[in-house]
Amino acid sequence: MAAKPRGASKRSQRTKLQPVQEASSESPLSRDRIVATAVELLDARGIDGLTMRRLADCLGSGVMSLYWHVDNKEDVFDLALDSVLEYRGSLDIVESQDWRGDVVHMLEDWRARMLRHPWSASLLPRRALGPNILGRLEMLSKTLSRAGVADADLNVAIWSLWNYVMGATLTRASFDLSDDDRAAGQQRLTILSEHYPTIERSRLLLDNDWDGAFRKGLDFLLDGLSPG
Amino acid sequence: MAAKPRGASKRSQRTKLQPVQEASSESPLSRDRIVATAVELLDARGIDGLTMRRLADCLGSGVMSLYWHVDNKEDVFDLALDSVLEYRGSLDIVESQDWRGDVVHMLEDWRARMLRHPWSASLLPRRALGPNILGRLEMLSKTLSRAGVADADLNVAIWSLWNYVMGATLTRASFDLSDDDRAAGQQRLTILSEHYPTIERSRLLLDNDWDGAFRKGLDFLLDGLSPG
DNA sequence: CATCGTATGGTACATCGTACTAGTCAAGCG
DNA sequence: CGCTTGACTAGTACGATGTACCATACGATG
Repeated sequence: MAAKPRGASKRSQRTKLQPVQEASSESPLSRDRIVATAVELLDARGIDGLTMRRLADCLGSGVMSLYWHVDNKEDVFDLALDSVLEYRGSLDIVESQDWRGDVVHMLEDWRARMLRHPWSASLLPRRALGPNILGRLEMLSKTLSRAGVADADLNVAIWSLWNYVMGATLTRASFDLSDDDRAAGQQRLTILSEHYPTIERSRLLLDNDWDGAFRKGLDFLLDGLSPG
Repeated sequence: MAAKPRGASKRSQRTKLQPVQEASSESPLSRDRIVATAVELLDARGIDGLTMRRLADCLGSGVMSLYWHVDNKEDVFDLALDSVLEYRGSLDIVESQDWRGDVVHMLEDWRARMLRHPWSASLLPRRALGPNILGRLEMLSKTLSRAGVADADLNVAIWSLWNYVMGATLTRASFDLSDDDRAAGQQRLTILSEHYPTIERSRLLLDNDWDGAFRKGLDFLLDGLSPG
């Protein structure tokens, strides 16, 4: 795993120019810096815009240098996703009276964070559960339990909320991404409107109040989950 | 768009051997056949296992021949996804008394179809709405409307159910895919169990009754959505 | 000075999607 | 019949990608 100690017969003739501050304030290339830059790149150029070469360019380093800090590209995705889902404050609300408000707040924050980085939604399905996600699940579990949800229903309740948030975020993000296809989609819908009269009448696909719909649907779900 | 009419100076010396039934019963390579084979390949080798070269091999054709019937690889994904979500019978239940049962049945069928082809779940986020999906939404809309859901709540109800199904399917599929990482995941959870006492105690991540949980959560959601 | 762990990067390769080009074959037409 | 055309099938080649392999360079330690 270490470098070959093969003695170099050639003397290095480097003159130690520019000891620090090479060209563009290059920090020594750390795992965190890689992840941060990867997130920037993903934000700017989308999920296909992240290549190892580009990432190295943005960092001002060689491509293969990344592989010292990171296993492979999958690893970069995993780390980028988890870094975006950071969550604090699960322990702050020790004795809140408003469990419902707490749950809604956490889930809305979750959704907001993912929508701020639309690539994260389409990345989620294939990834494992990072610590930040587990932290959120833990907070959910604790809050619901304290709210009186029966132990037998607890896991179902958690997964239901998780499912709802994931689905809502994913849907919203994918509809956002297709801003280019918006015209085509609308056109196709109008063409086919005769086949789908009900959803055409209710303007299901044209309703843009995503935030409101998310909140209202979440309320419905919590109504169903509420004990008693 | 047509072939060059450049006159061939060389005469073809083909002797018309094997007029039909070339080597392995090769049908003339149609769009449908391409999509069907793509689904087979996706089922067998996963989302990264589908390459145009492999697809052509399985079809016994040249790679570039595919591009006559299909725009590009994205197109193959779109078609494969939609072909998996086929849905019939939306019009059959004209006057069912059990609207709730109808909804549950359609959604469970939806989920089951996607789980039968796990790649479809992780493919959904980036795709547009195909006709089969629209058909299902139409059925949902009609049924809920007839069940007495207020017009103002209709879209929210539909999206809530959609979100729930998408999230549940996606989650289930991703947990299934990580069968290899199951050991690592469980180990990591046990290691970190001190940080997540509540979800560890309720064995959230070890609960394997996905079908039951889906059904129960759906019931909760429908409870919340039920008019009155 | 020799050795080694940490860290960096250039080169090279297999594989991918697909543009370009050249074909084959059947039908239509003079 | 020969010639044209258009539907369809392929081979070749190109640029891009992830990353294995190898060669360094440098500070710390012997």
